Amino acid sequence: MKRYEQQSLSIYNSLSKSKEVFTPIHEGAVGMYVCGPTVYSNVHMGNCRTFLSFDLVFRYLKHLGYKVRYVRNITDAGHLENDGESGDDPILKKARLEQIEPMEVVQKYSIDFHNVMSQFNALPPSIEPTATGHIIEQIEIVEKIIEEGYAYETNGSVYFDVMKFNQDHEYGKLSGRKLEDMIANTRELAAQSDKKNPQDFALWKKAEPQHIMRWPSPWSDGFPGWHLECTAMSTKYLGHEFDIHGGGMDLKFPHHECEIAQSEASNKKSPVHYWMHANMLTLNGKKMSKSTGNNILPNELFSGDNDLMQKPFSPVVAKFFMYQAHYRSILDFSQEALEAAEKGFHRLMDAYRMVENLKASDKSTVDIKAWQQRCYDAMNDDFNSPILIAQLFEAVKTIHAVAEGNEYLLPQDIELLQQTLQDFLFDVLGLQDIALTQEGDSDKLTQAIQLLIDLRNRARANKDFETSDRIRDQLQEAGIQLNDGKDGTSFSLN
RNA sequence: GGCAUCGUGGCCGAGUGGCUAGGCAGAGCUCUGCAAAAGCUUGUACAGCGGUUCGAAUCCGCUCGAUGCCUCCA
Repeated sequence: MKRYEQQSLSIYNSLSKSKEVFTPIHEGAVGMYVCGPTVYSNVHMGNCRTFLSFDLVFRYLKHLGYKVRYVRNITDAGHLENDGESGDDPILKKARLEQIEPMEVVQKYSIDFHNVMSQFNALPPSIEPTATGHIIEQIEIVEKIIEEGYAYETNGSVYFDVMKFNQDHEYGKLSGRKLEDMIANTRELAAQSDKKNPQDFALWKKAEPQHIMRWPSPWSDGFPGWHLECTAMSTKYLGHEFDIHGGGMDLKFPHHECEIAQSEASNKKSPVHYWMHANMLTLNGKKMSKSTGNNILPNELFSGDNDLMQKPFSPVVAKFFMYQAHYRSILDFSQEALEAAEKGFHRLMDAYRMVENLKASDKSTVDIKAWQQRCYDAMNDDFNSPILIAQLFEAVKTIHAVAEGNEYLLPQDIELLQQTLQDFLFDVLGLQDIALTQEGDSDKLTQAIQLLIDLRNRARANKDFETSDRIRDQLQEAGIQLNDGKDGTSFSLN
């Protein structure tokens, strides 16, 4: 029996603005598409939050036993600034700036992106298609939309006819906008070119002579519009209708709105059953952004080499910090909040490590099964990771209480406790135990410290506190914390 | 200007018509040769003003404030 048959998952659907019970189109299988990065610069922490939010979704769906096909694209062409009117492709711009080929830009930042994701212990998607690899598919969709009468060609470029589409469909239903309002609020720009209406968006753009990234098409040598790639790649790998489409909140309009319009125009179907939007990570109360420079890069955070934090934070701590907030809430990034998360994370991991040494009893005074279900309930409620983490801290209390002899657990309950912690900490949240990963070749160090601990305890027994305190304080200075407990002395690395 | 979202204790953050998460910090205690570390205990907060209700932080209205989108951004 699969776990999903025992659990009832609800997902907040941005389209209906409400939580809905999750029922996949095909039983036991889930198709999920997430808008990936445009690879013209290093991903910042804000970008990472979105991808980590959907890593959690991916991991939980898998944990529930679903067969998940997770598609996350790489935008390596077609993403235009200023709606393509006078704007540049940011990749091209960067290539000119760095005096390298556009594809070198793409390669460089794709590698960076993958490195960062793997440092965060995020699972790779099932398929990671690129826009440039799907030009033919995109051209086919443009042709279909033209056939259906929802697009027109001007001077080698093709635009989506939003007005026409809105007569038969509803443009703006995802973002809650009405076309009339949009038109009323349009500030007329001078020389508004080839479009019939400012609301129309490009499906295909004719390339200017200096534009290197270009492909042949029935209309011109050019390149596809940004919104088109996601329609092409999602429907190619997941079908005309699929379960989940995710992305950052800032993509709701126009990007996702346009995706819906393109799909409905070409396939006559609303493509997505559950639209999910992850909220922004802010810095100093403002959205992190590539263009404004209000951001912090993962490597700057991990190394401590930045002006914002006084110390480095590991990827796992940053991730834990982000999961302490719900993915649909705005979260502000600050030194203080990260430090709090770091301490809490260590406490959680310390308790987890204690479980295997717990002594079993012939009775249980804590209902572990009920606690386990509370963990599932948290995740079932629209992936509520903060509640899940709160539940994990409840387990920390239980573990201490059992260790102290104030509560008791049967052997099978200890096993269930350990298994559940393992499931949620590592499989679902995708956290890693820093202490364990740090060990590696530190056996020699461990033995050396153990020797010092022995010497110190001998000195203490002889009431030679000068020696014992010297050992303790020197180790402390070296970043090695001695912990005097009931059952002797242990140490931890700071 | 339009469309949204949000405003929770010292800080970060869940929740949401009555049972009032969790983390961090603070305070007290335990342990300890003294410490540190750790553990335990402890906090009735929900922007303001009205309204609905037996009862609202939670629903409705208004005011104030913040943010996002409307132009590239996860």
